[in-house]
Amino acid sequence: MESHLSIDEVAKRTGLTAHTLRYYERIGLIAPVARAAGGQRRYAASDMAWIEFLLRLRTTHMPIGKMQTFAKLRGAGDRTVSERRQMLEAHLTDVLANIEAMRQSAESLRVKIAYYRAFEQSLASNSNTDEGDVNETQKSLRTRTRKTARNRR
Amino acid sequence: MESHLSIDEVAKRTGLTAHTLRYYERIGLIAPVARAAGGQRRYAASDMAWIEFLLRLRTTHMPIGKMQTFAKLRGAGDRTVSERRQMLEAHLTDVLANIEAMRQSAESLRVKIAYYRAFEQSLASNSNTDEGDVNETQKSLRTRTRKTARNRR
DNA sequence: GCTTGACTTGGAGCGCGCTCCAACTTCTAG
DNA sequence: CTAGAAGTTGGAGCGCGCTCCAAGTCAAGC
Repeated sequence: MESHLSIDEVAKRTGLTAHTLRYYERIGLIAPVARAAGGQRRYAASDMAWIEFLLRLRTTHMPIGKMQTFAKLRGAGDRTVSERRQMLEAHLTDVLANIEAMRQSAESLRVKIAYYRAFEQSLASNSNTDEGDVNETQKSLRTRTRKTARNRR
Repeated sequence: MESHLSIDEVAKRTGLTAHTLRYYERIGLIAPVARAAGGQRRYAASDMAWIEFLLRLRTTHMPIGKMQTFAKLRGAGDRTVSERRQMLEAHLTDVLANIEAMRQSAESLRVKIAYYRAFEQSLASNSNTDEGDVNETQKSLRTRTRKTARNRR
């Protein structure tokens, strides 16, 4: 484990800011990084691998709270492997549902774009200069993914 | 256009809360809704269609600010159709990239889960009761999608 | 008429995920 | 040795997207 990368180097490579890297360490997402003589952080290859993993969790919208839970389990050693696997499996299920919801919505957007394009064509041919708006009347999808489908009161 | 649905009905149907529906109207995402005698909102079918469209934008992570811009354009009538189409096209491009990034990260998670599972197997066969952690050493992906890849200073 | 409950408004508050500031120390180049 | 860049910490601040509170109005059933 060669500890060599400065925080700015890591920032450059990961796309995170140095601020965010320190923040992640502060809140326990990243375990305390090795320090050079003067107290400056030196990131090892294993740190980089872990950060990249965190970024994959982030890309898939895992909230920081869950990442913290996961990081804590990891810090507790091998006996938490099964629990970690279960967390990832649950997360993966969410992610796949999410991807599917986005895919469907993207398809709707594509349809709407096509509709707009057709409308622009018809505007171009007969110069229909007065009112009468393009209405958002497409078939009612029921696409919910964010946590908003809660039971209030 | 039959104006009949109460705010709670719409909440139930869309998965939004009544709070959020009023909020969206306040900030101009939804145009002022028709009112019954006592000032209570009565949502028309066209309102529902628009809300469902907004939900698709939300599902695909369009920020509220952009939705506001879009809603404003829509309110300005047919002459903004082309601009709206361009907005949607740009958004769709982002969405597709996003989906792809999530898909890739999901795949990485799948691999990691398999790795954990294998590890659990090996733990089960030879009772390896001491330390030595599973390290997050998988190939370095460069998966960035959120806006974090900025140029600081 | 009275109660219950759903609705109204304006504005305050909140959780998340950073983002930055102040004040200071350390490293590097010339 | 010195200047300037880059690093450090604790803590404050911020933008987003809601979420809720207070205080009041309105509608329907008994």
